[in-house]
Amino acid sequence: MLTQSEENYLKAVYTLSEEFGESVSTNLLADKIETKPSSVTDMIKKLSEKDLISYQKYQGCTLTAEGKKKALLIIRKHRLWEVFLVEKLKFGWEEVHEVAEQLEHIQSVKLTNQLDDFLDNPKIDPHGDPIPDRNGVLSVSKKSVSLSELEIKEKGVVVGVEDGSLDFFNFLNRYEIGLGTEISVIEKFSFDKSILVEINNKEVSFSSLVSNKIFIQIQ
Amino acid sequence: MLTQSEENYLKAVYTLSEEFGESVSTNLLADKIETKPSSVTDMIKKLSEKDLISYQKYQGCTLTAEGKKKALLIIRKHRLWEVFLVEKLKFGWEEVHEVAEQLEHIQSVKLTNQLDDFLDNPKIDPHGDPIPDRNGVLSVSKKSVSLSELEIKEKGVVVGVEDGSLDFFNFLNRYEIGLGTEISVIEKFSFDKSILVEINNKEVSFSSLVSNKIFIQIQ
DNA sequence: TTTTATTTTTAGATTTGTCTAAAAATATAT
DNA sequence: ATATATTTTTAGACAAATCTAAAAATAAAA
Repeated sequence: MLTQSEENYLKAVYTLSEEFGESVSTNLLADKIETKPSSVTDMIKKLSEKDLISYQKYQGCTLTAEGKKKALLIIRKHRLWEVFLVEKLKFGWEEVHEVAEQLEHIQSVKLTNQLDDFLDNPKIDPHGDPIPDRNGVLSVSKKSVSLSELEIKEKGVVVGVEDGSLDFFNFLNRYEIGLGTEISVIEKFSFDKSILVEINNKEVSFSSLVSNKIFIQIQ
Repeated sequence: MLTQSEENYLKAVYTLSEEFGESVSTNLLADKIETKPSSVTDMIKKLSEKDLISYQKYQGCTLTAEGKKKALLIIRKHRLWEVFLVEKLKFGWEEVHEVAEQLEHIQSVKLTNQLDDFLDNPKIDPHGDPIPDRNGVLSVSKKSVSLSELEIKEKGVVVGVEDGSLDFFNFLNRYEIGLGTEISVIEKFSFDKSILVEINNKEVSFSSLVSNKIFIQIQ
């Protein structure tokens, strides 16, 4: 069993690897974890002992297959709890991170998987990040962005929505928008932040209220 | 901010005070927390420094008003999470304790209170124990009694059970006994301490082994 | 009331995760 | 290529929470 601290290091190595490429330097990790480089060295040695990280002195570190799986299962918990907080407990998507940082360390496979089912097995979290499955596998590997962030002429596919209300669901149905629907941006109007898009060969305009809630993966 | 360990001590002092009266001895605490008496002494000194416990050498300890409030707010979280696990995530009431022991340490007042609302402000947890309100006050502080303590013709509602085993759970299911089930006492047999009761319009006899483990709130 | 047993505390050690300061390795610049 | 700067590691220290072993206080028994 891993300590919370060990789990935080694994998660940090994973996310930094994704962002800056394979090998993660000691200082980068220290910044991320908000600790001193010497502490990082100590912990890396420990995780290296446990075969969760591979490490050569002065050369940074990478996750082993097992370490990566562990990291992804922690990230899975983090993102599922974020969905729970936003969808069920009415948190704003900007205020969930801190609480999810705590909840991600709760040890119970059953809890995680039952929560997953309870939330209807969401594929992305409230920030558009994909949620690993119960084996720690990311099927949708790219981060998605909200429709409002697309530029003119950019195209993408709907991979999720933020709001779980029936109203919003009906709204989406009215325009025949579902998972996998293609959307391309025709124009953006800065004066009211509305956006003109093409969906199913029709041109439609959405308010920013709507375009902020539709998550897209750019192609 | 309190550490998890400090929180566990406060909770233990509270529950032992309830069970065995005001002052809690070092050895009793050590048993409860599953640690050595010397460790308990150390921690008691620390919590005493923080004015959460009052303590005189060799005389056991008690909670201060502030310590008691802190303990009740932890117990509140524990019991709310138990309700969540049983009602929303389909856990059995016998398997929630371990996970709730972890969840009770999550620090977020908003989380706790939103969870409370999400669960429709339950008054008792799946074991029939009352849930303190957001100020750490127990309004439904009525202590339930075991079925064996009821007299002939007395009636009550099941609010909890003592035994957490799967066997006992299955036994209760067999007789369709759950939280809220009404039970009235028809007869009591002193020669073997068995009790004849009416449940769901059927007459059933229980051994004292069973009737000692079913908790009732008399109406 | 002594003696004996039990409980509780103290003293000192250990583990985990952190720190500072200094040394070693690597990278950058002249 | 050498000097300088930066990064990384080592060595030793510290706080938190625990432990063991021994001492001190209290409780129980003779």
